[in-house]
Amino acid sequence: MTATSAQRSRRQRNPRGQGERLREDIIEAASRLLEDPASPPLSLRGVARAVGVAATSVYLHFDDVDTLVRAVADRHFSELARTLSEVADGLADPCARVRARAVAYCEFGLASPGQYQIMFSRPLPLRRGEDGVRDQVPGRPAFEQLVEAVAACLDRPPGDVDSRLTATLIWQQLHGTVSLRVSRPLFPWPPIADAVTDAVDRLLAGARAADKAEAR
Amino acid sequence: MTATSAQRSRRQRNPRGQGERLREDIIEAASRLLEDPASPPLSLRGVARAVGVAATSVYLHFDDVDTLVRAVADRHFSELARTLSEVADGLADPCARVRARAVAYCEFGLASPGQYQIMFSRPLPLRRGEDGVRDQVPGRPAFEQLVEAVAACLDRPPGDVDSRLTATLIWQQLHGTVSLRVSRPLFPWPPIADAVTDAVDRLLAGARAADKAEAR
DNA sequence: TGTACATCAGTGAACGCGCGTTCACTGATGTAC
DNA sequence: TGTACATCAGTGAACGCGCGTTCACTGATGTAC
Repeated sequence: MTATSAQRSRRQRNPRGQGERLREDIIEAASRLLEDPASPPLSLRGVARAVGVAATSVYLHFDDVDTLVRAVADRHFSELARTLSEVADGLADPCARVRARAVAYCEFGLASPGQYQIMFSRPLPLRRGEDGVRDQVPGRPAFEQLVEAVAACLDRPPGDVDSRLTATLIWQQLHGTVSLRVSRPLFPWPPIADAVTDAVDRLLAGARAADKAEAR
Repeated sequence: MTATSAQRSRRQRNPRGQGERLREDIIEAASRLLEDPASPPLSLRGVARAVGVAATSVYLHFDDVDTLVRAVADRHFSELARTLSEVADGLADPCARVRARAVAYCEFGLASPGQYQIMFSRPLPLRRGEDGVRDQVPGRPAFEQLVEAVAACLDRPPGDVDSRLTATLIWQQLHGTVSLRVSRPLFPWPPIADAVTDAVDRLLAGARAADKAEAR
């Protein structure tokens, strides 16, 4: 009842010059509606209802529902990048940084499974003119940070090709870890932190082993 | 035009006693409609249109769209398990079997990206009374085969706990490999076979290393 | 050999619903003169 | 100091559409007697 009345309660109009606040409210509401990974597809009217605003008001800030979803994803990508930087910044050992980033990545995904799903849904609507501009592909900055962290852990120069490959394998591992746990909640998964650390260590060790074999 | 008329063309009624054929046709049409990972959510009317049958006819074989999606997923899980067994059966070396299964898994997923997505969508509608019956969770047989293959490769007894963990890590790697490539087609991915083999070898080697450390 | 009946494999019209999208409108607040 | 006008931040009614679901119906093919 409270929920219904809260949903229906008309929000009060923003003061002059503060029209952009509605944009934020819409993104927030949309994100909340997407929280559950099993939630039905986002609808413009549903979001408007959740915000407490007329359906047409969404058009004041978003061309369509895809643009809105994209804005939600962008927001969470920024948050992810920031979170990962924060956990890594507190550590001196470069390999500990890689491990900490990895665990935090999975925790982030599992804490917001619906939004995580959206971030990696296909196709994530691209912004105009963005096609082919690889660095602007959402999530790319976070990945490049991982590449650097792996290079540091492996004692390689930045931009090193093997570090990039290892970082790619690690990312695949993390993404698989999150999305399988979300889609198979009944499966007897091992504890998340241990499993992630273990996997990352194995992938890093593999890079070092290839190193040695080459040096021989 | 041909496509439209082909879609609209009424299919001819099955002969008496062959009513189950429509069921197969519906599953096939639904699977085809789900081929593209960016396809809109399946609708009962859309499937009926694709089959060339009245919308109500779908009810003759499926309670609702979820049951149908579940049937599509089941079909692809069976096919996956069969494919993986086939590629593994041709090989003598147990570790080569694990690698071959892994590569085939990814190729399967990338060849049917939309259906793969459905197989791991959340929630995959469960059959009645299935909750908690772990062995009936779709995809579980294929996973158990992987556990055995890993155990053989690592020279461990069947049911060994470390083999199970390593198989879990491998599965996560494979799932991440497939679904990231599907959702990020612009990313400069390394060649699939090499990357998968490399990752699997690293994860297997990690299990062996833990072994040695224990024996010491 | 005929015929009434049962079964099978669907059909087709109708319904109410939520959706995206359009259009003209509103009412408060600032600003030029 | 007043007032006409512009701008801002939205609203509300209306539309056509595809959807899931219901209901009674159809027409071919077997089968019992």
